[in-house]
Amino acid sequence: MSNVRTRFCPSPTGTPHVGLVRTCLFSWGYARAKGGEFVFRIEDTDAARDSEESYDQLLEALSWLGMTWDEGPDIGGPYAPYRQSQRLDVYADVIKRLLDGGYAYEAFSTNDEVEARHRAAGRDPKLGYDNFDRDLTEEQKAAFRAEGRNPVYRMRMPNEDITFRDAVRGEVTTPAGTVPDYVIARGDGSPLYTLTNPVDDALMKVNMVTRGEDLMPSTPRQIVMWRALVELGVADAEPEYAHLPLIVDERGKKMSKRDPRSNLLQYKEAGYLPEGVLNYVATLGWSISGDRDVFTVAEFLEAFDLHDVKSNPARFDEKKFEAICSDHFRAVDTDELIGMLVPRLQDAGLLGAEVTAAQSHVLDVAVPLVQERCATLSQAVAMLRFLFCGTEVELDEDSAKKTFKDDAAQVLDASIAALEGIEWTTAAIEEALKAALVDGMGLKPRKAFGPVRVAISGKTVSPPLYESMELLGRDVSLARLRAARATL
RNA sequence: GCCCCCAUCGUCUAGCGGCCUAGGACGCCGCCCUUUCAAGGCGGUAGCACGGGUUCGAAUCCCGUUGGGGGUACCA
Repeated sequence: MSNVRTRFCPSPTGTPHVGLVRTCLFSWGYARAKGGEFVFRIEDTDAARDSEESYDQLLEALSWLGMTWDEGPDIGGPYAPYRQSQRLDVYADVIKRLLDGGYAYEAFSTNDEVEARHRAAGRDPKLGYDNFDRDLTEEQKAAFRAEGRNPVYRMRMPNEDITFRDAVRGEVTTPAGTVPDYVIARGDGSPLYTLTNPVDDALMKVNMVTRGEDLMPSTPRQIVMWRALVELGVADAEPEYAHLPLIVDERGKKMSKRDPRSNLLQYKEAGYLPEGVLNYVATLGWSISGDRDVFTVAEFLEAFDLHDVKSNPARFDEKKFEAICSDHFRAVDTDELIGMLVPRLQDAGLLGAEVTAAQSHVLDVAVPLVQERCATLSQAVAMLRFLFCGTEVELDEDSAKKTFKDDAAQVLDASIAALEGIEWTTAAIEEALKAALVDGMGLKPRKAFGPVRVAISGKTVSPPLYESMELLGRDVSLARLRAARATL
């Protein structure tokens, strides 16, 4: 078997979305798992929709996720350039050869004319192109040109069933006559995806074509193009295909690029870890084994095979996504996590440019505590906030309302009194508070520590209370308790 | 309309003719642990769309039905 070559070839339109990323992941993963090569190519043949901003976002997303390519627009390679807008001469040459070889022809019909002909013949007007211009004489063509018409170029579809092999679906056959002759270049001569995609795959020696299931109906066209390219000596051999199942929403429809959940960069901003995102996305259509669905990128790269991908659509499930990301979040080395957290704490104004030894100590103690309580960096920042904001902590309104009632005032008074003289360690704080509130006031722990927790952390949900108080120190802790008491 | 694809718990999946009384995970519901929230432990809930074949034997193979999805551009 020859060396595997896969590619990822997005059009730079809009923001990178999960479907795109999954396609890239499977392409990349297959190349890496098989020891092959992975090509990154930009398909910017639609000037009206393509943008440089979108290209930058693509690069940002892929580099965040850690997917690397062996050849691409940024690093070049043996088949450069890797941007289709820079390969126009290549396509012009191929078009000429397709025309000369009789594989393609000039077509002058407008859509209205095609429809009118269908109607006149009693056929469904929406049938599509009717192959009318296939055998125009030179005189007819000249007449159209005299009218000022520019022809499009169409590929001649053979009158036979077309079958291709698909890594995820097996053999797929399209009956003869169901795919009309299709356009490969516009009236102004500019090439379309139908031409550029297979041509570049052929030229770049891609032998495994991964793409979304939504592109499957157009595969017979690609096959016909490939066969022509092989005959013309442009391509070596038809590639294998892998049509990946769609990622759908809760309604079962293809997840829209406009669906807020599909925008990948939002996960980067929210501080999800790339390893978790890749893990979850990989479970959409593939599984590493029957009894496990959390794995590292290295494990994925070890085990992945396109031939094991399932053929049915997968729903994007936020709960499961969150759960898998949490697992990865907890699995990160704590020091590494601190390294990722510091810039975010600085951005939030909670840490200065220089992290002091005291702050560093707080991080060392507190990060392991919050690590198992959240799934993202921004959640962790929110949970660490109260440790870095001095005496003044912002009291969450709902939390205060829920806990600052009944005998909350007495609880806080008793806490302040109990804490004043003691040694300031987690154990001593626990002992003092339990003695004062649980034993002294006869309160249930839940009732007893609620007001204290909110006074200290600002919220009902926080890292463990005594540990937090030790970290904050006696002065800050007591100041917060007094401040909360004063609001009652 | 026509063409293509798909069909296992609510969701993601394991299963590739007998290891299936269908396994795991998420979710959900209990219980335990417990200073909140998590995490962890234990238990529970719930599925092979339907109908025909083939076979000694079918979730697994074939056909049909139904249901869902995708495509039908001088977008990709």
